[in-house]
Amino acid sequence: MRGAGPILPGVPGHFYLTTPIYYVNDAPHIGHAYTTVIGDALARWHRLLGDDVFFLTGTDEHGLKVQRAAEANGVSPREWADRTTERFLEAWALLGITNDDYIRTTEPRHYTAVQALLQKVYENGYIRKGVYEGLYCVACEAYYTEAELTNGVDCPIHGRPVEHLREENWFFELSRFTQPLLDWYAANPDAVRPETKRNEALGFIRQGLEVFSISRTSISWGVPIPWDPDHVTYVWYDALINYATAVGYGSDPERFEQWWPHTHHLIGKDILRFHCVYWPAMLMAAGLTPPKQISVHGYLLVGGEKMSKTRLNQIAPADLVADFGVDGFRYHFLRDTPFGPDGDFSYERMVERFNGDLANNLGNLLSRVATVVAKKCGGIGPAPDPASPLGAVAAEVYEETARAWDAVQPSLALEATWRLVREANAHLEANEPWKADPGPEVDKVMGDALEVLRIVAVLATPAIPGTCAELWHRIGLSGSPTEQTLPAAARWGGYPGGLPVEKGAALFPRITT
RNA sequence: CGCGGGGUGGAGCAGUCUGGUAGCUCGUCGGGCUCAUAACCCGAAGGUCGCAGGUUCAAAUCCUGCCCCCGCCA
Repeated sequence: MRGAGPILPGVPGHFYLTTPIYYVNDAPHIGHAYTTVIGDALARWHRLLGDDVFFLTGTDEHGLKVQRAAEANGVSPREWADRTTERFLEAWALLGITNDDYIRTTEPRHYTAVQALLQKVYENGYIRKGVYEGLYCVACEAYYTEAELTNGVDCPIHGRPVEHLREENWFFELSRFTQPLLDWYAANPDAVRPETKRNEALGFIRQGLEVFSISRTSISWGVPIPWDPDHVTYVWYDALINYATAVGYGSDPERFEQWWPHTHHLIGKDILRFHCVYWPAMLMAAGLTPPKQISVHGYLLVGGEKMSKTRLNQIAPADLVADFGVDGFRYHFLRDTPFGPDGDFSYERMVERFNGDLANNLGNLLSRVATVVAKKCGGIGPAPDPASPLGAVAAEVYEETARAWDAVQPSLALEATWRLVREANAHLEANEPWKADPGPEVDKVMGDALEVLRIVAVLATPAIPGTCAELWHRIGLSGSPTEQTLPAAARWGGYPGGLPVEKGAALFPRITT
């Protein structure tokens, strides 16, 4: 991403964007969809800017929880992972996600990358053998802290006493990166955004960092440690490396060099520590540069509570798509949940947003414009007035929209874009073309409205791609808004006129409950 | 205890870093329009910006203390 400040339009560059890889322990819900839709919208925005975009998502398939979920369902870990991964793929297909690659941590290419990176860190002297000591539940095959235990002695799951265990493990010397990380944060003030999240990461680092165990002998579902194959890599250490795997780490150095300096991670605050502390340190230890930017959002709550299996408050994307359509779904999560703080999902608010912004403002604008063009312009859309007051508004709207996407603030970007829709409705009201006789004055006003629709179709494409393509055709344009390049496509006067305008069915039929 | 986040008209948010008419969407009330998906447009009411001090000509914004809510501590 480019930094804050004035937008330098059209500077082409590489943009490597990642979502977290989702843990296959869980089925996809709107929390996963929230992050992924933001990623998709960002990727689409950068494609409009003419950037070379590589957008990655995928699944995290190792670790104890997966192994256990598989056992509980009587299948192998791989089968379990295959099954859940399929559900993620279906969800992303449903939501129109345009990822360029999909990584699974169980793929051979990932094993190659993980082992290459581990070997490098090992050779650089940041991995040492040590002893892990703790309170261990044999049934769980997991360590607990005293605070987690029932009455301080029993496993919270099995209710049986835990035992004190020592095992030899490989440790990553995170402790040696306290200062390098602080230096990195100081040198890259925009690396972690928004600022509140950056503070959180910094606060954690300032407390001082400790070594942490990166290998396990108790389970087999993972990537073997290359120099000690009796151990498998701790799931988090393995998972983070996916970002490097996907652009060729350990297999295609040239490709890796091309993309790595432009890495942008999109994550939720639950994994802030791994991405903003451990991961940059791991990369430094391997002699690589930390990511260029990490954007951290809050939780998507339901009824003010975290989504969880036990609370049974998880919502599947497909349930909402059935009611609101793909674009209605995407728009709500992009527009109604500011990026950064926690957001609370509400069906009522989703209906309000859909009816207000999509049906009443944008959809209805096309509707009324199409009717007046049919009645007063013979159904042929006229060209806009080059001197229209809406031209200046469009320029401001583009600047604000671009700035907001650049700052990874989709809600602000859409708010800015919608200002143009509102102004177009007001402009019609001020000129009342439906009262006037056909002629140049009416043509100007209708051309202005069509030009607004054209520009909005481009600017809103990252959020609601399907509808924007449809809108594009309704006003007689050929091709697709996704083929446009910004900022040129947002410049006032692009609608050529002389094109047939089709009213068609409502773009967003109002939802009545 | 520690760390981090939050407390702004009825609802949801912005503004706080870079003090100086408190902004946006929704809702409410009044008016207009009747081209449009009972949609659209204009206007109005409604806030001592959690509390108490302090700095300042001036504080939602800076400083101090306190209260309440939430999250993290693999």
